[in-house]
Amino acid sequence: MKGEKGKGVVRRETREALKPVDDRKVGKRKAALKADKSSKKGTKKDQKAKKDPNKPKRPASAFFVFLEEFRKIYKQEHPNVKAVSAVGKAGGEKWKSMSDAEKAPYEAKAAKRKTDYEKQMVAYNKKQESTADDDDEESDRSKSEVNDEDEEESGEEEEDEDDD
DNA sequence: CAACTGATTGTTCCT
DNA sequence: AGGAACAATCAGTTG
Repeated sequence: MKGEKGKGVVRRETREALKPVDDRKVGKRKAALKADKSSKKGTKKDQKAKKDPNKPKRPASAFFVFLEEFRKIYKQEHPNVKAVSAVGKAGGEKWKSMSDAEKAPYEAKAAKRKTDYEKQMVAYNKKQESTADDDDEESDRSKSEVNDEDEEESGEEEEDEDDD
């Protein structure tokens, strides 16, 4: 009884499409892009429709960073609860309850992830440079040129939380 | 067996 | 400039 949605696959239609973004229920999308886990190649049936295994995933927002930690704690207090929605709701509620100061550390981490994501995108672009589907490989943000392979950020972990 | 679902908000991407 | 889609999670459920 739960999954009889049928409907389109997971397109934006699921998002209720039009309609103020007030009603949460973003709907459901995504999902059709795993293909790994159990068997690397597994059935290897989608060789043609292969997606971008190298495509970097979007950087987790401050909320997600907070959720990652929140989830861990939530499980400790609710080891029986296995509903992802439960943590989501609880986390969302708490998140709104937090002040900017509390979110600051999470935002900072999220910001770092974003920077990393940009780098990953560049590397990904280089890989895709061969696969120019569109007529013009010179897309828009493709111009973002970066040193080929020189600047190797050794480790820029700048976490300064001393006094407390 | 594998893909999809729920639920949260934020960020990123495309039009 | 705004809307649409996806980011983690995890077990359950459907095809």
